[in-house]
Amino acid sequence: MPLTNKYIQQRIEKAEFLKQAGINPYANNSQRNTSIEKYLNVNADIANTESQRDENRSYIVSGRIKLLRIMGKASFVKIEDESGILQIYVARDNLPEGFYNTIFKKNIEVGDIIEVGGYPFVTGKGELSLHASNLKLLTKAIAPLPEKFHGVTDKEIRYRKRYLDLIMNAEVRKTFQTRSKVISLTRRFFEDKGFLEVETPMMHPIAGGANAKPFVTHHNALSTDRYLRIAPELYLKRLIVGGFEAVFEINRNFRNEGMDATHNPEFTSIEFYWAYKTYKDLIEITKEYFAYLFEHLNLPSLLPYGELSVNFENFQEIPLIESLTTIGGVPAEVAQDAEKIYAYLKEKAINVKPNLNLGQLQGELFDEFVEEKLIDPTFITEYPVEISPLARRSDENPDITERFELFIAGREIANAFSELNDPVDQLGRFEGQMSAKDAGDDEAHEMDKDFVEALSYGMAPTAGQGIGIDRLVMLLTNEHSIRDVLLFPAMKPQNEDEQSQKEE
RNA sequence: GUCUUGUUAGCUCAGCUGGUAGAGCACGUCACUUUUAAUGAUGUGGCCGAUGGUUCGAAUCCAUCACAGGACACCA
Repeated sequence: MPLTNKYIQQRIEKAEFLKQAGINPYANNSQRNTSIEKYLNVNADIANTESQRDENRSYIVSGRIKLLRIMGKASFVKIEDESGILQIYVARDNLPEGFYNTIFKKNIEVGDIIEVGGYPFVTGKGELSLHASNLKLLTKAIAPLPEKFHGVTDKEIRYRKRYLDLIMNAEVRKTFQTRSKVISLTRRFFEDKGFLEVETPMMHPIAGGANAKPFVTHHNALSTDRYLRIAPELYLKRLIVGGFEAVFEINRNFRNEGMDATHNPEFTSIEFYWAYKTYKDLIEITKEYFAYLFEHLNLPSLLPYGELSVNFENFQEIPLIESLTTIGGVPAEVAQDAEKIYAYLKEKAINVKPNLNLGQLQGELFDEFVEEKLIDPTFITEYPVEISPLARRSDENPDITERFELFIAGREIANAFSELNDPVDQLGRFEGQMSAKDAGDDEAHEMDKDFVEALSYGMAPTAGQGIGIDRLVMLLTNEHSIRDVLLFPAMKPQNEDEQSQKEE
């Protein structure tokens, strides 16, 4: 079915012609000795010389042809490698006899990957170029590239055929280079602080550590179902029980839920756990982490994000209840009373599930009235215990937990707390979640008896945090869809099988 | 899941209130030894997302479906 397009047929014929002429259209004897970026840097001085060229220098560069201008006996070719774009000047009389007319002009075209040797010179229009003395085809592209000026803009094509997007859009490559740096810097930051990177299971017997619907798979040998992990939390805390004092894991989580601009079914997070520390220490290390990223990524502390401007020198800290009134405008007496909250929400024409407890309702108020207003980095602290089943209670007030979530540009970026290490309290919280589940909350946390048992051996006082890497990268690259920071975002399969429909 | 917009040549897009398709780029042929989205001439290229319906006649109107974008819901 593929390769039937007439343009492709035409190019296959060219590849055949080249084979007949003794030229391998898929050669692998590359002699490249410099990247385009290095070539341009090393030869920048040519522009200051009188002759505007240096025939004693010689370089071999390789890349994909992006533009081709044939002008009779000479041509200009723009080739691109990972590092940049370079203009090549190809003249008939500088190449072997017959090569220019029969091979180059007729059988090498935009999209092909070529290798060119020659010397640096500056054109009349002032562009540092390479004067070709030999040219070799490395890879024949039989599919034509999208249009040179507009490129591909269709999002469906860009996501489904990311390779085309990457060929055509250099700034997309830049985004993913930044993503790679963020992950690398994150790893280095925590390693330098003495954290140990670990790998915990991706397939869990119990989907724990968060409230979310899991993907289910089946293990044949054990004839048992497994859940793709929704969070690594409970395994990482078992490691703290085991005596590791600072661990982190950067990896994928999977949640079987809706997809939108900030949700993909598989997403990357870092979770780290730090013994003998509290959530207060996490606030400090988080600020330090951001400063580290900004320094190494060369980002301005007043970071533009769409229409917004986020000030990373203005970290705020505010308890959740307080934020409801000071930021959300909810009257103080309403925020502390379940019935009044229900009445308030109804008045604002906001529908919520019935029979929610006070903590859950305060969470609803926060989501409705506060979250999107948090532009500069803000630590929202003191979460209600009902919506924090794995967090330690405050010593001063047992209804709230020693927890924060970090919001930036109206979006949750991190979730952190002093860990609950009282096994009896943890068992009680799980039981509370179980009764919520029985009452119809299908996203309540699962009971994990093995985890309670682990805690029963004693987990040192510990603080732990999770940071959504995808959303963080979105923020740092000024992208507004998670799909633009994932190389291969989740897409529905296309059913182009007209056959199966006709077969009936 | 709901609402909404889109799907026309390889790509980017036109195509009014129905009369079986257009442009630019790309591609073919020709000219051109310093171009910058090169230029000039000329030509090829389409089951108008799929299936039904209305109509003498459908890219166009209607319905259903598929995929995608956006918004909302869900995701504590």
